Amino acid sequence: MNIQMQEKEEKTIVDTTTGNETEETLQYSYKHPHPAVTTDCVIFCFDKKDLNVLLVKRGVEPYKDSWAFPGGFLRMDESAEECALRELKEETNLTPVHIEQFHTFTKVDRDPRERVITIAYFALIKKSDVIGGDDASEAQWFKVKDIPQLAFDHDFILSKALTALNQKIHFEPIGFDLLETEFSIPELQRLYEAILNAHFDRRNFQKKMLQLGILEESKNNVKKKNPKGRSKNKKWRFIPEKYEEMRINKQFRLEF
Amino acid sequence: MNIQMQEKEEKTIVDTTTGNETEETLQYSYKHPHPAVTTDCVIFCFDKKDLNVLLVKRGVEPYKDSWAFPGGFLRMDESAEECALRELKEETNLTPVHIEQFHTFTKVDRDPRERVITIAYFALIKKSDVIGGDDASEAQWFKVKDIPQLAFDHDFILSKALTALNQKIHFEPIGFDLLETEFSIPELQRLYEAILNAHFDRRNFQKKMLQLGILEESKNNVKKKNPKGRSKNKKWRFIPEKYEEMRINKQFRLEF
DNA sequence: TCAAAAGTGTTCGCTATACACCCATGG
DNA sequence: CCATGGGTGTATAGCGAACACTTTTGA
Repeated sequence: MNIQMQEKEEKTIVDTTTGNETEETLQYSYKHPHPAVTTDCVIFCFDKKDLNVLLVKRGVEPYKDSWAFPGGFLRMDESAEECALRELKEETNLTPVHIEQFHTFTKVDRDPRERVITIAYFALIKKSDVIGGDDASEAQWFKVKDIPQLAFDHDFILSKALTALNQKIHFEPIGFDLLETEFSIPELQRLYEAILNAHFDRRNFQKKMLQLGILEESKNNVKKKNPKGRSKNKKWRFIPEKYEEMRINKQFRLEF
Repeated sequence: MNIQMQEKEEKTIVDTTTGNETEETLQYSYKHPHPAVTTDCVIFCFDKKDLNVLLVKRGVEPYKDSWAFPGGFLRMDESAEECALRELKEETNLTPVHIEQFHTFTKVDRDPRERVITIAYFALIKKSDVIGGDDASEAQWFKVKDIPQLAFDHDFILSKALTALNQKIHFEPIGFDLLETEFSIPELQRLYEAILNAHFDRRNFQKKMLQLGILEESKNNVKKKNPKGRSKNKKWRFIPEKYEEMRINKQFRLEF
């Protein structure tokens, strides 16, 4: 969660009600105590060799000037996923290709102000969608390998997000959501290596990837098959239909 | 969540405050609307051939007489996991070997009474722990393959729980938490087949399982190596230390 | 006594792994 | 021109898949 968003929420409520609330006015009452509920979003993007996440700088206490994930309070008329997407749009003007809930954080004292539980999502976006999309001046991309101290328990949230991404990619081809429509095999390999924190042999990786049967060669490839025969800068694209077909037939896993 | 628990919570609050509240009394107030937060627990147990889940029958509307997962409201001084464990203890007197959060359900209208978000856990218990432990008369075990219509969105919760269990067992040896300390390979195979919804060749399964190096033969095995040579009813046990060791060394996956 | 379950071992084909050469690109 | 990266093929070993026979157990 994010204090800037909280302020924003308060203003909204004031505007839509009497307009002259004091800080002490308590408008929503329940028979039992209810925790505040927020969503936070760990936004991943892949650039050349590195997995990156988007952080926003907090403007107020607590954790003023610390970096944190974008997020905000759940409204009563939206699901958590809708909330995560809305906050993302509002704070960063980004619309992810893929968004997925991975954990809910509930430690009693994780927010010093009040009891807050946070439903956390990870989102995947293509680098080309970032250009111009990220208009929050306090927002900044960080390499996952080089993350500063984060606000609240956001270090923990990040580590859980990375684990979730790592595990998820074993079961679904979400890696392609981080790449452009057309990509080279080495690019794909660097992505897998970043996510799985591993290293693969180039030739074996390519062989395995291609024989999955879910990639097709780009039509734009220069068919410059020289006499001495070899093409260059080959691009491929992911074919979701092929994947669907395979997924239904076999119990299919991308195992690297 | 579970209406019985809600009633219980209300009584507790009344007892600890003035003692003469009316149903309309609203004691907890916030500047923003807060949803109610509950935990629900999908308790798995394995018996002979089948994965089972524990359901409790609802005593009041809505969904009176429907079956649902045990659960209840999050208190302000406990984490969600503590809440799930407490509710489990209170409602079924069970203490699981393993408990794990798998999803948070937030659809706006999933509870007809008020906005409720539910943090769902799956729990694994050994069948031997059930005997005498399950003292809720309205609680009953159901085969996963034979589940009645459930209250709220609990069908959906169950399907998510099954998927989570299926995926988790690829990464961690949680299957053993559903078996007795000593078990036979065919028992283990039936468990894996139930969880993964698949079928394996007996001999290949055994070979693969044993060469993982995380099982050791029971000392109680009858070493009746007859001249014509074969032992009977062989039991094995899981060695967590061996697993730990392997997990650290390699990026280790139980892949079936 | 008979059917069903469980202990055991071997063969075969595929796939993961390891590895080498050549060309294109850019500094 | 040289270093780096990327396109391509092959040989081997180990693992997964298919498979049969025998003993034990219990109905």
